[in-house]
Amino acid sequence: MPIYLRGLLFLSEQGKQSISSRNMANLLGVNSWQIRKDFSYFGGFGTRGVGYEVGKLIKQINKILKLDGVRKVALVGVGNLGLAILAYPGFRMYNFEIVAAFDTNPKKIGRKVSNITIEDASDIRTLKRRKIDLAIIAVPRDSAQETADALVEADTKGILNLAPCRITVPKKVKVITIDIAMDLARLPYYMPAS
Amino acid sequence: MPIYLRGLLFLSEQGKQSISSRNMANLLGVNSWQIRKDFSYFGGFGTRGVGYEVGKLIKQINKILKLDGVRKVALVGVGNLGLAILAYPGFRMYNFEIVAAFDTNPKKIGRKVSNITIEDASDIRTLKRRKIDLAIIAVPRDSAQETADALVEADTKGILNLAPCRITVPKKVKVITIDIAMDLARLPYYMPAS
DNA sequence: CTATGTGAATTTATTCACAGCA
DNA sequence: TGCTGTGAATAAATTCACATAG
Repeated sequence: MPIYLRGLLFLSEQGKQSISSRNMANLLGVNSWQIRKDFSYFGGFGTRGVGYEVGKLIKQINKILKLDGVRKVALVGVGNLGLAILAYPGFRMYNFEIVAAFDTNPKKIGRKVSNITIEDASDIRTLKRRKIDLAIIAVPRDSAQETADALVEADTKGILNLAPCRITVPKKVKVITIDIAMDLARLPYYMPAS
Repeated sequence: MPIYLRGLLFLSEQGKQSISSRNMANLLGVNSWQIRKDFSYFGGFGTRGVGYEVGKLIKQINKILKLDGVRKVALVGVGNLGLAILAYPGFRMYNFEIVAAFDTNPKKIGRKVSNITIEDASDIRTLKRRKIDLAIIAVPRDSAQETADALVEADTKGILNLAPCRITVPKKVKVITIDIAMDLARLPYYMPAS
């Protein structure tokens, strides 16, 4: 569903009012019946003979993905990658707002980056009373698990882990790990012998 | 397979010589029979009653994923994310070496970052004769497709696209797209009502 | 006795074809 | 006539159980 949402937000930006599953399919590079099946799974959103209304569909998917209403996000680790994330404007379209940043480096703590004051990582526990239950881990691999532990302690419910390793958390906490180098390592397999 | 490789490289780093599918399973958070099935698909790599030899298995998977031998990689887009990628040491373990960087910003062209001199994006075509057929796109969304076109023109065979959109390329070119914001958007769905 | 490798059973996902509604 | 929504057919992946090798 997130990929459909991204496409629909793009169409909305372009001023498109409605779209058929076929047109959407070749925009996103998937099959039209896949789109229809996926949408019908959550209940029919389209109009037969016409297609899907872009604005309406965005609202529906936002509700399904629980993206209606602004969500506050914390960032842990303000290295190169952390800085890139703080500067990146692309979270807004999903109603995310990065409202806190943590690091262990004393030279960074207290400094202001992209309107956010970097806090001491030992203050991660304050996230609980600040009602921030979503976090991005952008620390080195060997600190990732302890960071995750601190976040779990602070009642974080969802973690986007950008460190190149698995992190272990209670199963009530959802983790998605992105490992850019590992994903790059998947490419050569599909490439001709050279 | 890449996730197995990552785990095995970690074990190797820890000095482990051999491991059973069961132990590897709970290290990686998967099932032991899944691991055995996956390995047996490419031919049996283990020893019954003992397990898998870490070093040997790494070699095998490297061969399967065509990661044996250093691969040169080009980066296009030296913004915040591009800088993070240039500074990131994690590509080495898969034998990747970032050897070129491009940008369109005249202020950046010619500057040296992480031992790499930033070149003009219009020189992407030189990648062909420099035998660089793997690239990372880290440009803004609206430049992603034209960047991809230039890379295809330069005979690039694999692209890791970090821009938040689909890019269209000939089917002989393999693309993997990573959209961090979109992945973050998948988390709330799994989180309790709040 | 331990841990791999693999056929068979089960579940899940994909693809198709078309009925049904605007 | 056009496009959605969906049951049925097909394909793929997962899970299991156990024979087999060290």
